[in-house]
Amino acid sequence: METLDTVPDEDFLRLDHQICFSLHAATRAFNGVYREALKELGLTYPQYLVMLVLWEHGELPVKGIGERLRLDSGTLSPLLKRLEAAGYVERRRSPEDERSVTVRPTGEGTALKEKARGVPRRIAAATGLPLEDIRDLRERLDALAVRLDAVDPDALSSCV
Amino acid sequence: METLDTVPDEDFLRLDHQICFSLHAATRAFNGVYREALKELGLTYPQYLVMLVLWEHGELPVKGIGERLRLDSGTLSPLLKRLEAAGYVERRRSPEDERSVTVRPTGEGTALKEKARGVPRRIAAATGLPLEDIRDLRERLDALAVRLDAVDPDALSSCV
DNA sequence: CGCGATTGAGTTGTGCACAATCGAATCGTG
DNA sequence: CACGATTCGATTGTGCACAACTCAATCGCG
Repeated sequence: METLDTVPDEDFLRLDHQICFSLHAATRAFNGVYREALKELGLTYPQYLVMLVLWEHGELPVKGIGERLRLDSGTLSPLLKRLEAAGYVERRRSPEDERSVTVRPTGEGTALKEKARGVPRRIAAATGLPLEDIRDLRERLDALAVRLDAVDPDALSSCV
Repeated sequence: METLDTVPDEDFLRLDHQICFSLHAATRAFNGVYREALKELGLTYPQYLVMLVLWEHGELPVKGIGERLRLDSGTLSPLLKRLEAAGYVERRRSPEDERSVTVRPTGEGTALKEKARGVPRRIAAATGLPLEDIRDLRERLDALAVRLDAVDPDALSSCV
C-alpha cells in the first residue's frame, strides 16, 4: 500500500503542491462567486458571514462573533465599523460589562435577510453538486480544519 | 430523494453557511500550519507557491506564474519585489519582449529548495489523512473550482 | 478592600486578493 | 509603413487575516 513513508520527497512535493493549492483555488473561486451574488446586497463575503450569525442570534458581543467565525478583533473591528457605516448593524457598549461591545442588526440589516434568502440556493446551484456531495465535502473540510488547528507548532518546525 | 428543490430556504441558508464557512475555515487552518512550517524559510505561503513553480520551471515571466497560480499582477508584483528583496529571485526585462519581466531563482533561492524538501511531508502528516484521502479531496476541490470559475456572472444576479 | 492578572476591543503594521487604471511595447490590419 | 487594438507589468485603492501591542474594565486572591 502507498503511505506517507513509501513516497519519495520529490513526488511528495508535487502532491503537496496540489492539495494546498487546490484548497486555495477553491476558496478563491468561491469568493468570486459570492462577490457576484452579494454585489446587490452591498456585502463582502466576510461581512455576509457576520450578518448570518447575527440573523441567527439576534445580537452578539464582538467576542461571540469572533468565536463562531474564528476571527479576532483585529479583523472584526474594522469590518464591523464598515457594516455600521453601511447602516446594517449598531454597536454599543454592554451596560453589564463595559469592556464588551454588543452588535445587533438595525432594521435595515434585518430587512437584508429577506434579500439574502435566495443567495445560498444560487451558490449551491453554481457548484453543480448534489446536496449529499456538498455535505460530505463540508464534513471532510471540517474534520481537516479541526486536525490542523490542533497541530502542535513545535512538531512542525522540529522535523521528524 | 433530497435535492435542491425539496429543501426549504431556511434550511438551505444554514447548509450553505456551513459549506462556504468550512472551506474558509479549512483554508485559514492550512495557512496557520504553513505559516509555522515556512517560518524557518522566511517565506509566506503564497511566496512558497511562487517558489514551487519557479523550482519546477527554472524561470518564468510574471504572466506565466500568474497563469499557474491564478494570480494577477496586482498580487504578484509586490510579492515578487519582496522575494527579490529577500534575495530569492531576480527579475529582469525580457530582451525579446520588453513588456515582459522574467523571474528566476537566485543561487540562494535554488538552495532554499533543499531546505523546503521536508515541508510538504510534515504538512501531509499534520492533516492526519492517508494519501488517498488527500488525493480524493484534492480532486473534488479542483472539480469544484473549475465549476465555480465557469459560472456565468449574470446567472447569479438574475435570480431563478 | 487592594492590587496584580486577565479579558475585551481597538490600533498598527505587514502581507495577500482583486478591481480598475495607466503607460509602454508589441501586434495586426489596412 | 501607420495607427488602432491588444498585451504586459506596475500602481492605486479597498478589504480581509493575523501578529503584536495598548488601554480600560473586570476578576480574584491575599
